[in-house]
This record gives sequence, structure tokens and C-alpha cells, in this order.
Amino acid sequence: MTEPSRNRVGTTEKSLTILEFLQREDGAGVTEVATALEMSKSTVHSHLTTLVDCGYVTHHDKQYHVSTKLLRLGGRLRDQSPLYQAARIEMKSLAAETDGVVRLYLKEGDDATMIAQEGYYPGIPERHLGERTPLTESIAGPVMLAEHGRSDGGDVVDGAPDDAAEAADSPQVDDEVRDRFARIHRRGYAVETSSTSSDRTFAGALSRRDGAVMGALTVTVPGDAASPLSAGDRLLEAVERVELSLTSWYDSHATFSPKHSWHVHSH
Amino acid sequence: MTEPSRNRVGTTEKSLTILEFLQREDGAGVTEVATALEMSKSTVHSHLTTLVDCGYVTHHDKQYHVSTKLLRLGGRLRDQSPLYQAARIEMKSLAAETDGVVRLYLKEGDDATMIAQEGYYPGIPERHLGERTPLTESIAGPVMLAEHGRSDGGDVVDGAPDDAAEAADSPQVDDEVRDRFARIHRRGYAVETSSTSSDRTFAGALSRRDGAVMGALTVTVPGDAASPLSAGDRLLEAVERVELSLTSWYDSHATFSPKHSWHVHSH
DNA sequence: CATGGTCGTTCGGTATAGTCGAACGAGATC
DNA sequence: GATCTCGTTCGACTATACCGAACGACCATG
Repeated sequence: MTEPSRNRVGTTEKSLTILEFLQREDGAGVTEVATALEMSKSTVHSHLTTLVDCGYVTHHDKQYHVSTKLLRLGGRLRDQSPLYQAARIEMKSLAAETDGVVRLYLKEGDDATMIAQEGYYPGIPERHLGERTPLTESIAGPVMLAEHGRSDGGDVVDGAPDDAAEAADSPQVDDEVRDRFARIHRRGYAVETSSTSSDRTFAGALSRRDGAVMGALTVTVPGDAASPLSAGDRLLEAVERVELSLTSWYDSHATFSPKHSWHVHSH
Repeated sequence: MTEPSRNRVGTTEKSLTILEFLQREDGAGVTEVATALEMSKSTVHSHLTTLVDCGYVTHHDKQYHVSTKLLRLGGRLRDQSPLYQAARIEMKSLAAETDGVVRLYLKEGDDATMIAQEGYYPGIPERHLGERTPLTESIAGPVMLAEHGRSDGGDVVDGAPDDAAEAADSPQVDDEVRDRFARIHRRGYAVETSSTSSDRTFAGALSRRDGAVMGALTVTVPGDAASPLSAGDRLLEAVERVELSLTSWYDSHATFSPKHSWHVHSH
């Protein structure tokens, strides 16, 4: 937030700060924004009218709210991503057969972003659309780190200075992480039981044929589910089918589309 | 787009234009943006670095893409909306029982925005998350207009100068619109058969207890579905349950929260 | 009915900062 | 190794974003 490099265009930065403030506060008035962000009322008013004119903010009854334009722009990004295109069908059938909640994560850098969700039951641990969590948290991350390590062929923990190394920076947890990764490798997926509820979550990594980890697929079933065991096996089937569809997508789109490298974010 | 009023902060407007250009083009380089938007390269570079620093754009391999931050901000907006909170559970069960695709629309002004989707089958008419369509198109709109007219008690077509009046501005289609609305009133929901495929879509309006139309619920089933008749009845059940949950939400949150008026947009 | 308070909005002066063109360096292509 | 293209940096100019003050509306309160 505080300027790390000498970029430019502080005006845009200010507008986006106001936008995110409206997001956090679920709407606000002019003076409310001005006092909170320590700006003059007239400046805030200018920025808000600009955001309204551009369609990012609505202005009803002296209250400014963020509009659905952000959802529209973000939704188009998701709908166009090959990962979502490849996973849509399997997410639906996986959720239907396991009667659980299926979530699709996109790996970007050292974080995992939840970009799609299928199915719902009350009491499930909340996870918001677009929520970004570090790879070291919440099974979807570790399963990708483990898969990333396996694709390199060597040991992950004390191997190359990788993303995975950050997950095992403290030596005393080396064995623990190593064991966890070994278990993931053996089964092909990871399991986690919720600490608050009795829900079980199964997670599998989605890799391209060249080994690049693109994301992860997750299915959460309630503790009193009919057959919690088969959920893991069913997840593996879904993962394989998604990967198959994913590689076929890349094969068909590999012909001259340098623009659609679709951010592998490998380093 | 072209300045309708003398607002302010043209810089922000320029940044957002660049952002939307990246959205449309699925990523681009500096000069590509500069030539397309008729700006100097240095200016574009400044704006892009700012957007990157704020997290709205990623910068990999000399290509700038919009990031998932838009999805995150838009997703939080959706997840916090009472309409989505009230409809989540019913959307899931409705999709499971009809084996179709359930969509939730939010009424904002004279448009309907698709904010949630549950279920999927290949070949379904595409509709993107956050997509905004006029109320006169695509059943979700008309069903809201019809419900809006009913809540006013009078005839919609030549009644008060309302939102609905715009749907019937041309006199020769008055009867057609009136008949359609009457049919919707009689059954409680609207039906539409896809012109391209044989899919059938059932739509019902979601109103608050005071009569304000908040949105619409939609279920699309393939033409060769098992029991297409029951989908409409099942939809009605879902609509009633969502409305029940919605009014209870407003009752519990009515106690001093002027900020969460949640844009009824009735104007 | 009057009045003090709050809020949103408008207006013009001033100095900040966003814009532009030119120049530099890296990378690819032939 | 030469030439083109692209991304990035730098400095000067001036457009323009910022601010404070003032105005009008709207609610409470006396």
C-alpha cells in the first residue's frame, strides 16, 4: 500500500483506494470517505462522480456503493480462463455425485485464488469467490506445492530454492512436511478434516502435461456423508478428466497465440 | 464514455479505460495499448505500473493482464448481498432436483445482472457472471417487470410512468405484452424455449414483502429432460422459500442499519 | 416557525503531478 | 553483427487535480 517504488499516477491510486474503501464499508457517504481517508470533501466528490460515470459505483440516496461492474469484469476473466472451461463440467458432476461442495483454485504466484464454486450446504466453512490465500494454507495450496515438487523429480523440501522451500523454512517441521507430501504423492490427493465442524475436504492438484501446476480442485463433504471414502477416488477421476480437457485445450490453442500464454507464473 | 457531464479526475478515467481495454483484449503490451487508445507510451506505462502496484493488473513476460482482484472485489459484493445469501441453498437444491442450471439475477435500475449460477451442462446458452442485460430481454427481465406491475395493483402497460412503461412504449405491442404479463401473473412464472436449442428456461421474480422486486430466479433444463413440467412448480417452491428467507433477513437487519438499505433502486 | 447542525455539491485559484517526446537498453529476426 | 521493435527512464511543460470556502437542502431541536 505505502509506495514501495516510485510509480506514477497517484490520482488513480487515490480513486482505487476510495473504491476499496466503499467495498470494505459496504457503501458510504462523501464526508465519511473524506474523514476516513483524510481527504477533502471536494476531492472525494470528484473521484466518486468519476467512478459513477465509469460505472464502477452507484449513487443512490446519498450513499455510494460499488456496482456489479467489478463482478462483471472479474467474471469474464474467469469464464475465459481455460482452467475454468476445462473444469466446469466435472465440477458439476463431482458435486452432484458426492453431494458436496466443489471448489476450483487458480494458482497465481505463491497464492491460490478460488475462482469457482459448485454446490452448497449450510454450515460449510465460508470461502469467498476470488479469495486469495497463501499456498501454505488450506489444503488447496499444499497439494499444489507437493505436485510441483513431484514434477521436478527431486525432493521438495531440501531441493531447489523453490516455492515449496518457503513452506518448510523452519527445520523442525521438515519431517512433518515431507511426510505430508509423501502421503499426497502416494494417494494423489490430500485430505483435511475441519477443526470446527466434522467436514472433510479432499484436494487434488491440476497440472498441465508439461508439469506446470495450474490450480487445484477441491471437494468438501459433510462429516455425516454417505460414503466419504469414495469422494477421494471420485475426485481423482475428476482431476484426470480436467487435466485431459486442459491439455487438449492447450493443444488446440497452441497454434499462434502468444498473447494467451495464460500466466503460468512458474517462477 | 464521452463526457456527458463535467465530472473530474480524467486521470482515473484514463486508468479505467486501460483496465477495460486489457479486459477486452485478454492482456496486451504497452505499445499495443498506447496505439489503440491514442496515448503516449510513457503515459500508458505509468498507468500500468500503478495498476500493477495496486494489484489490479499482473505483469508477466512483457504482457499485462487483469488480475483476479476484480473477481475478489466483485465476489465479496455478491457474497454479502442478502439476495445471494437467501438464495444459495435453494439454488443448490433446485439445480440438483431439476438437473438443470439455476441462475440468480439482481435487479438494478432497468437492468438485470446475473450474480450467481449453480449447475452446468454442455450446450447451455452461455451467460457470464455479472452479465448485465436490459429488463426487456431474456425472460429474467420481463418476469420482474410483470411482478413489479402486479405489486402496484394496477395495469402495468398503461399504468403509472414506471420502469415497466418503457417495455411497452410502442402501442402496437401493447396487447402482446399485456398477454404475456397476464400469463406470467396466472402461473407465477415465465417460460421461454431457446430458439437455437430445445432448452426450456423457467423464471420467477423475487420480491420483498413490501412488493419491491429484488431480482429473479431462473432454471434452465435441456429439451430432453425427464420432467420439464415439474421444473416450473419446483421453481415456484424455491422462489417462495427464497422470499421467505429474504424477508426474515430484512426483519433481522432492519434494526438501525441505514447504510444497508441495499439499493432498492426503486426511484 | 426559527435555528443550528450536518451533508452534498459547486466554484475558482494555485501548485502539484500527470503528460509528452526523445533517448536508452534489451531482445528478437534476418 | 546490424536493424527493427518493444519496454523503460528522464526532464520539462502545462494541463489539471487538489483544496478551502461558500451555497443550498435536509433534519432535528429549541
